[in-house]
Amino acid sequence: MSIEQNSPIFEKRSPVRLVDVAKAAGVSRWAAGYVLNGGVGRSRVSNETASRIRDVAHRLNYQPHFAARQLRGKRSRTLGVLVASAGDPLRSFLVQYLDAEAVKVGCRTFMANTIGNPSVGPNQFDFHVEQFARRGVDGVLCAVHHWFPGDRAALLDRHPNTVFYESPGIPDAAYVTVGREEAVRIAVRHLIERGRRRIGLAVMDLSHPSGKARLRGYDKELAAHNFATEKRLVFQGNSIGLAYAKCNEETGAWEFPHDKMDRVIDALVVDQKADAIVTHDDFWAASILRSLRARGIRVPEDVALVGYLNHYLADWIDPPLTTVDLQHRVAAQQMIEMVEKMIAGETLDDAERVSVVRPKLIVRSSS
Amino acid sequence: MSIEQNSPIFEKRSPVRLVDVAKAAGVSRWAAGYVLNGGVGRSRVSNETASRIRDVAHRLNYQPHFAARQLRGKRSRTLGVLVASAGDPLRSFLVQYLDAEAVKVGCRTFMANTIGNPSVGPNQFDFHVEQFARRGVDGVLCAVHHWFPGDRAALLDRHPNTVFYESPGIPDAAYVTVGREEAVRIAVRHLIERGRRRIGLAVMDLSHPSGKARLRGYDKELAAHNFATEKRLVFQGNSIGLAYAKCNEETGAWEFPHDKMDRVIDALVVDQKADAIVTHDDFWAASILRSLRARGIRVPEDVALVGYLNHYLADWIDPPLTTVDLQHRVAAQQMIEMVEKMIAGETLDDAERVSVVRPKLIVRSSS
DNA sequence: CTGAAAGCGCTTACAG
DNA sequence: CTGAAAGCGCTTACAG
Repeated sequence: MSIEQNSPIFEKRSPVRLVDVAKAAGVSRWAAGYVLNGGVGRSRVSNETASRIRDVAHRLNYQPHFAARQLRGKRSRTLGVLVASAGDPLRSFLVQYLDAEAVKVGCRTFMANTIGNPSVGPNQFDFHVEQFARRGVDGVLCAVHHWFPGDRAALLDRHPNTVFYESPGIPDAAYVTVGREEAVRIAVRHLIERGRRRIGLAVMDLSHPSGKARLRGYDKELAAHNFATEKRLVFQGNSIGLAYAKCNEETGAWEFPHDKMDRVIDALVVDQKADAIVTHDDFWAASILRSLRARGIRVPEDVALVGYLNHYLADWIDPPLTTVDLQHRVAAQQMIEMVEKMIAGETLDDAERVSVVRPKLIVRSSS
Repeated sequence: MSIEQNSPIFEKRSPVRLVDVAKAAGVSRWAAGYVLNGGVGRSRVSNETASRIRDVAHRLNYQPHFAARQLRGKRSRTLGVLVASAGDPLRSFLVQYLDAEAVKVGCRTFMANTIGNPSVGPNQFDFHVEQFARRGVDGVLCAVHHWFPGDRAALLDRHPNTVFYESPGIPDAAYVTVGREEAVRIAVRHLIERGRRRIGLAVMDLSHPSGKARLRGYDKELAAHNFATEKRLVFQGNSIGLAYAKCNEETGAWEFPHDKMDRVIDALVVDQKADAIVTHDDFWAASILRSLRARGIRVPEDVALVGYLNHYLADWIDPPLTTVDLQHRVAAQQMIEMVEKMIAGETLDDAERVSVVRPKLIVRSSS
């Protein structure tokens, strides 16, 4: 509260109001508002008058006052975007595309980082949910990783027009997700086509739905090629105490257990003679790549690697990484489309509530 | 304009108004506003009454309507952030920190990407400048790379409370920049301390002020150690037709001329026997590293490399990269501090108008 | 402290 | 089409 105390009166905006345009054009305020804001009903303004009004508005550089519109009951044309950390390698482009798509439908986004800003108190997620209410956002896009805290149900309660990136695990919630089953299938298919015969899968957590979907894709694609599936070719990160990446709130650095990636190589390459690994994401792949080189194991000659995400990192490591692109731009388009429908008052049926984006294989040199 | 047509009446916000709180607390609207918004002048509300009002507000979950405040002449408590591309490796964390610092002073940021969204027309920079005016932002933070278009002078004219990241080359403009001279000095000093004797400098453009500052740092630090400076140890990217990174607007990929990095190695390592290179940024370093490996030249044994930026990429390449951290969090703090001063109506003198952030060397394995 | 009032810029229903 | 009016939620100056 104290932060809002004693804020001075503040007036910097352009002084041109609708009434100024009306006067300058020699028409009524109603007529000016009608042509500039697209009045309802059939036009009762002649084309000549309308274009004169538009000319005057342009000449005076009239900019409608959004706060006044909002106060009168119109949409604020703002959307809240919740994300663990907007600079986050896993999310920064999704966030950018969400904004670009929002701009296309005449909206702006309010960014809200739910980690890395201890100044707003312990529960940054809830803090931003309330802030969004103060600002009167039309809807919310939530792209916070599932392993970060935040009361998603309360968010949905406060802002019914919310679309999630990845399932929040709440019945009836609207969300866009990536087809993980297909992601692994196209990776495995590609590796088989390249002649690999012992393909390993290294993921973080097989108990989470996203991990289960990956395993399903792995099993199905191997079966489709009449390959036997061996449990020992599946490596589960959390079984050796791996946890999802967290940001060190003091240094701002993302911590990654590079040393533990050796365990993946021990389990899959040394013990099981894997000649390919479908990895949890590009970061796992990059780290595994480094450990393989340190042991004198060549990529892709001895072991092929496929990542997941298609972060630009993939093009900078050596060799450049074959990976599955998550199609963030498509996901952003669909999230905006869904939230706009909800704002317009449409009720989404079950088929419209969930959208699965098809991932795409990007072949580089690691496979 | 057409995008704003026929927008329906829209009311989703919490129905609790200031007057509701006042009624529930049994006080006047004035008293409620006074304690909740920090009234001016000495308190004429008893402590007991004040805490009762606050309790009621909290119980009813009262959220002030920012649009109404703004309409009445208060600050909107929003800041516009202009950036070429928010997901951009060179800027994503700066953007995140700007938002975090804005939140600390009770503001929110509006993101605006000036590239990658052809839907808003050819001049996305100007488009967003006008959009910011409609929204009534209190100030603008401009972090668009200097090689991207945009009328900075018009921005400053429309939004006098603007702070730039990097000098816009406009007299009296307020900006925060990184001490590039010092950045190169600490890199060179470190390499000399590690026993390097032929230290090369590879930068994009020596005609731009930022390039000149780097060269100055290079010359000065070598001179401080009684090293001769040789022009041939300085490589200038634009001399071989290198250009600043651009984003392919269709694919969204950032294009980098990996193949041309061989020219750096030819010029500095092969011809001039350099045993160390201070590189333009982490991306140059990563690409040079890859080319060196392909030629069988070892890093750091044969050639040491130092980057510039401390992107998280630096920790993922092999070997991890020694680099100069740009201290984005510090830069963001100072940008917010400056813009807040301007908003408060303070006039900044010349010393306050420009802030030079001290970079910091991060030593990893490439040197 | 209270109470009644004005006004920010807009949208909209209403009578002509 | 015009013109006069109400009202969104807030802040603030004013008379008590």
